[in-house]
Amino acid sequence: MRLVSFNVNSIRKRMPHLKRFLDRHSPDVVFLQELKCKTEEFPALDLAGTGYKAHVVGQHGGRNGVAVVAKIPFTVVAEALPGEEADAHARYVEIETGGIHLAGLYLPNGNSGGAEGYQYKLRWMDRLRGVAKAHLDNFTPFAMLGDFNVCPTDADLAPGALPPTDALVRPETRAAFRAITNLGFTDALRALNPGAAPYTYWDYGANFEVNRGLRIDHALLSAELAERLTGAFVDVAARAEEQPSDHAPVVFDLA
DNA sequence: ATGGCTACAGCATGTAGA
Repeated sequence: MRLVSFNVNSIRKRMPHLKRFLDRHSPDVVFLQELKCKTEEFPALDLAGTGYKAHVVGQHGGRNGVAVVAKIPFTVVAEALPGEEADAHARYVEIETGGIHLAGLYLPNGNSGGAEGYQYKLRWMDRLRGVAKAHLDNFTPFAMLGDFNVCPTDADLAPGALPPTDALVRPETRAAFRAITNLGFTDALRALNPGAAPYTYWDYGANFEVNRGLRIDHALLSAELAERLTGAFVDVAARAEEQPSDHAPVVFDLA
């Protein structure tokens, strides 16, 4: 089973890139982030005839938005994290397929909105931890894929790419990430690249050419799924295309 | 550390991204 996380930075701009990616790598399930469109604005017709079906969780105002695109049957089990019911951010979608639960997520960046914006990020991470723990307590095979907006360690960003005060690298951010992984999840890309895992994001400008990037798009696997992990790679070719997203797709293979 | 990008809303710049 081939799983993917891909922050497209506007699906209306990036649908051609997505279709080329699907042709290149034939994934079973793709989780998209930063759709930047309403649910009804998702260009679903472009997937007609590809064998892929989309379930979209869009948002008004041109921000956020997540979706799952899959060629295998699935059931949507959640379109938001529990808690903060008034939460209008479209950042989470969870599906069930073959007894496995898969979550696609777009974690808050945390650099905007001042102290409150950062606290929202930390609360969101704690809510995610609660969902992850519940699945482990129920012995449900579970994977979380998405744009976590967290560089877990200093090895996960190019030197000087971010100031130490950035919300992606602050100690509290990394501690909240570890509070999730320490429940018993495997950081899949890191597990297969113990020395230096590849970056998944390069800011627009001259950063990609000199590999000044960040590793912020992750797949966290419960033990059952980690035992099935056979491969993972960053589709760097996608980032080298014309008018690319600033993120590259990240591919994970499970036996 | 940003905005030197890019995208969006909406029509001028402001906000957000990371």
